[in-house]
Amino acid sequence: MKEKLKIFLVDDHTLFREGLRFLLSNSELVSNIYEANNGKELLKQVLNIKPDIILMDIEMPEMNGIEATQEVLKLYPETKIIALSMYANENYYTEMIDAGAKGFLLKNSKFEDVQNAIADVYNGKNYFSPEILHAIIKSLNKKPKKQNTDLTEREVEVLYNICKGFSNQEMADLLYISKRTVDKHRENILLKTQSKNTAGLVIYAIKNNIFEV
Amino acid sequence: MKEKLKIFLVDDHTLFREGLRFLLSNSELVSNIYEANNGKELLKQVLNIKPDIILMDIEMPEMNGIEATQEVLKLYPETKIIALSMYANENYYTEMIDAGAKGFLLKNSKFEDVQNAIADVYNGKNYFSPEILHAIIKSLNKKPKKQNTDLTEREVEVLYNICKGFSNQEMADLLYISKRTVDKHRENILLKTQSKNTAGLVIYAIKNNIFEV
DNA sequence: CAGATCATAGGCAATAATCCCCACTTTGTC
DNA sequence: GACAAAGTGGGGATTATTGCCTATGATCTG
Repeated sequence: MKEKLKIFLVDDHTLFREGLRFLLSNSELVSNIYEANNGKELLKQVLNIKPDIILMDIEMPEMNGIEATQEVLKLYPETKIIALSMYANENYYTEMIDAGAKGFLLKNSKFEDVQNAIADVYNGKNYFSPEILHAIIKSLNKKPKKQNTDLTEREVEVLYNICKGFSNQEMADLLYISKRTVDKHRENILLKTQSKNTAGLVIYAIKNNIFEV
Repeated sequence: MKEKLKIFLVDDHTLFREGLRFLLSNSELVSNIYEANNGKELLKQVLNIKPDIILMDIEMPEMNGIEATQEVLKLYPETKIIALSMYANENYYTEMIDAGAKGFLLKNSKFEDVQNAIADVYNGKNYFSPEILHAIIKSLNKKPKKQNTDLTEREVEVLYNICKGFSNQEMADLLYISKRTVDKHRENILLKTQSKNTAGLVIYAIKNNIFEV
């Protein structure tokens, strides 16, 4: 690990920023600390400063943390960005992760967690607060993953090929059966899945893990 | 924290089990250690023993760790189950999480991690090996969330309604335009999205976040 | 072995989608 | 004002799908 890191704080709450600056200035990990009020301010400075780590608030005026993360990583992809949020809101952390953040801390974390996050993320790992982790696991959990269909094997096969975009004639050629048989299967699938047309079939197949998007 | 925990090891590899038993027997966390070869053996004993923690292998003969986890939690929901797997396979951990496991360790973990996992999970937290965490984050990441379409507003609207299962005539009535216009839009959408039929359109819409399943 | 389910397949008809052609209006931009 | 793009709409034809009728052989189950 490089001795000392350049840390950039981006948060519109001055008092919070000052407090964190003080804590970080006493940390052995940190050499320089820079600050910005919002995403726009950060973007103006990031290429001159080339910070190792950015601690980024999400809710900010002018440019929020999600946009700022995307833009910063376009300009300077080497930066590691850790999100700092008041809330373990699912949209926040999924969007921050999509945007390229490597860590996610809640503002009620202990400073020790902040230091751990900085060290981990600087070393290429991810760091997420236990609360965030818990929320992520819960959201993984809520996908039912049911394959709760009373479709027969052949029907599942036909449905899968419908999703792949084959017409009944093409499937008939593919499966070495008559087009009329495929017609029949399709009709039965429509009935069983209570769908009214192809669109409904595809949606059903995806929901029931017969087809992956 | 309760002084000492009852730990149940479920793994078909005797040598691995013996090694882990030895390590655990020297741990301050642990009072009693129980063992089983597979899920069926575990189920026979679990209600008599009422273990605090079960360390559960996934790939086992007779009854695998995923089924075993589901069954154990039906019988005795208080048990905390930690999965122990050779591989950070996505299906493994998602299914184990769905089944109700609270932690997931790889077999190449350090014993220290096992102890941390036991402590965390016993205290109601989740514990996942860094490798697993990494895989989970990556799988969150791989959803591109792009709305990168050159479809016009009206085309997006039509595509959305196709996914809802409306026919062109129904959409025409819905949008107060001619069926021929909807036909035209649909034709243009097929062209622009390079789809060959309705199934392709629905898949495209889902991939591009025009429609949610 | 009787009955159910599954996979097979055909007839026939109506509706829906796809693929060409065409044209007109509105809106915004250079 | 010329041009492009978006939204509108029609003619006409082909192909796909859906819906409802029938029926047969295979396999499984009580």
